[in-house]
Amino acid sequence: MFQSYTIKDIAKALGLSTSTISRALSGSYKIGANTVKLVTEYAEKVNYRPNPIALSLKAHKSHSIGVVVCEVANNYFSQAINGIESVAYNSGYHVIITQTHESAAREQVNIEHLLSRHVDGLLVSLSAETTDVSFYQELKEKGLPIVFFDRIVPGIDTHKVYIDNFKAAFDATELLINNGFKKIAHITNSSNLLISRERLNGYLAALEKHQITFDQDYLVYCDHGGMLIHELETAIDELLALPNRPDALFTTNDRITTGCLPILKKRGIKVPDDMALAGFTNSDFAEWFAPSLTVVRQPAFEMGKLATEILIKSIESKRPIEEYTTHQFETELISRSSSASAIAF
Amino acid sequence: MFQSYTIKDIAKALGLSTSTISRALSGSYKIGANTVKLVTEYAEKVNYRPNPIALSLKAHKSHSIGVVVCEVANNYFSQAINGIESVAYNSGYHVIITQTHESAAREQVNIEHLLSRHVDGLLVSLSAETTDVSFYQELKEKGLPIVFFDRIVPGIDTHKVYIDNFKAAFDATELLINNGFKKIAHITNSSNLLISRERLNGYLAALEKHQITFDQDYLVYCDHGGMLIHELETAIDELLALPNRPDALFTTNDRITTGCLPILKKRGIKVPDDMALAGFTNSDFAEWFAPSLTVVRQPAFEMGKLATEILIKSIESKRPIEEYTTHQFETELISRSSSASAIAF
DNA sequence: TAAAATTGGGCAATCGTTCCCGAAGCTTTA
DNA sequence: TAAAGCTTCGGGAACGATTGCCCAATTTTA
Repeated sequence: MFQSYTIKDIAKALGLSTSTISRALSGSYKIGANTVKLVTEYAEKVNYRPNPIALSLKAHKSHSIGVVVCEVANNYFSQAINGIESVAYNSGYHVIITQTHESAAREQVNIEHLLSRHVDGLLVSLSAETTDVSFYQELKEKGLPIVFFDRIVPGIDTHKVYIDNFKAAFDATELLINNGFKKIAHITNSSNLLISRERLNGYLAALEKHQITFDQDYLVYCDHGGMLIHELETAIDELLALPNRPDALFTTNDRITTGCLPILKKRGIKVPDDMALAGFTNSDFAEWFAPSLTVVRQPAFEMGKLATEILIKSIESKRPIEEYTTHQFETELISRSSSASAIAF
Repeated sequence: MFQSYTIKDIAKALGLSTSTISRALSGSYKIGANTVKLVTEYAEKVNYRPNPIALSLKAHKSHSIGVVVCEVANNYFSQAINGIESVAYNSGYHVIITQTHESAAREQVNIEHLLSRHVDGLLVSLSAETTDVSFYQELKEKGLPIVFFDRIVPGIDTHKVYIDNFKAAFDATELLINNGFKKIAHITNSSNLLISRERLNGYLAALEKHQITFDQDYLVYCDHGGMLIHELETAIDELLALPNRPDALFTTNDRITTGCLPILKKRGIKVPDDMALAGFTNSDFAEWFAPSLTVVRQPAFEMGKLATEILIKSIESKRPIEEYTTHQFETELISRSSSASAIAF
């Protein structure tokens, strides 16, 4: 098997005790300059590397953090995970990623698993199905650091990293309105999620500002966030079947936005002539779609980074944290062809 | 801090020794049925979970595997990593991902880092710059299990997971030829990489089969795999400046393929009318590009899965492995608009 | 009825590291 | 000159779990 030198090997080779080696290497204690030199040089020579497992055992830390997201095959989350990994890697933490696939039951199982792996903290974006968050509250009270990101929980007082969903949705909807669309439908995620409700409110507020009366038929739910392709197809078909068919679509998340285009094409609907499209997505290719997509883009990478920085700081803080931070990032609204004016002004 | 019950806590609470608890829980030893019941029920009650760190320390295993890729922000690698994670997660392994950004020096540093983390094995896809692979040979000889995937090393006898690059490139090139293109350029990655050379050979063989003489000017190298946007722009501009400008492009990897379209558009080149395009990419959105892209698609997820399965089997095998497996996956050639016929037949 | 076998469970070493407590040997001070 | 202080280092107990070895009590066997 692959074995490396331990502190004990060095002690034996140099005729010193393990404590001396440890201290000489850490430089934390009064050890003779000669001994320090001897030890460090020998350690260098044999390529000594402290065993992180032993360190963890002593320090009562696993040096791993658990991540809960709905799925990684999602532009937003894959970018966020990138940010998470980058910070964790540089701070010497493992990242254990779990996917809920929008199921509350799987979320529970995942938390169980992460706990059994003795994670030092949790980075959580709720599943669409989750309504009972009491176990997060319990974990928090037991002292487990938790940072919610993107899909946060309003009820639990802990760190939160997300965006101004109301404003982002408001602006995107208003862009469609300003481009001449009046019959704007909204495909949203489960109303369990705060972000769905906030985005819906932004949409409604934009309609109201421009004196467009809200049509209940124009609001369609994909309770699994569009993860099930069938679900999104049904949603779109419902809208298309409406006697007063909408002329624009505002979509609430990554899966739904990128999923719409193929479905509309399959139905022979031209974008944006028959149906305009604007929505949340972090796809790097939105510009190269046919037509290019009007999107709300979140700083996913930065959000993942910040959430992880906060979590690690929280883990490594001596005293239990009393003050919780909430950070809202700015989003970017990028106007492209899919929301081009329906009418010539 | 977040603390959970240990075997010692249970022993104290039940007035038994830690060995009894351990054996009662593992069921491996002669322990009275009553005691077993008592212990298991108590453990259940307090939600006891064995500390994986302590287990690792005893077993001399970190339960982590190191991954070396050029970058994760690449459709192929992100999908492969997905496969890696899924297998590792289910087998109780951590995955530590490192990126070389095509630099040989960073690859060395990454290996150093992974070694210092005491990984149990390595999953490697070479950087474009790497030529000296002697340290992999040394690690292998020291007993560290290594699986190469995608960008394999021909010289080292260990497990390998990749595709039939020659055939995939041959077929893609032939598709362009069959569609009426005769002046086919090839943008390739560094010739350090075996996969670049194999794909180049496939391209050349297809030309030869159809009696098209190879023009050296039509072969352009992006030595950093198109990771530097400037590099790819230069490559394309060189081709466009040619007196006898090519009418089709065959591209060797994910970054280069998806990078071409925006650059060509910026130069006012129409695809496929002015320049056809076919190349390797695993983008899920290739179909929705304008124009839709003709691609060679690799089973990235499955490749990641298989590589990890082989690695973990290798790690957990009692005896050092003598037999090394080499697995070549089938690729998929998907014909779309970007390679549509230049001439009406 | 005494010896042997079986059953049930404890002791202590081990993994690699840190860190509290001494313990020498030397120098300084009163 | 002896006590006190400083420097430099070692012993050994943790951390949480496993496991070989041993021991006591009970049951079986001769």
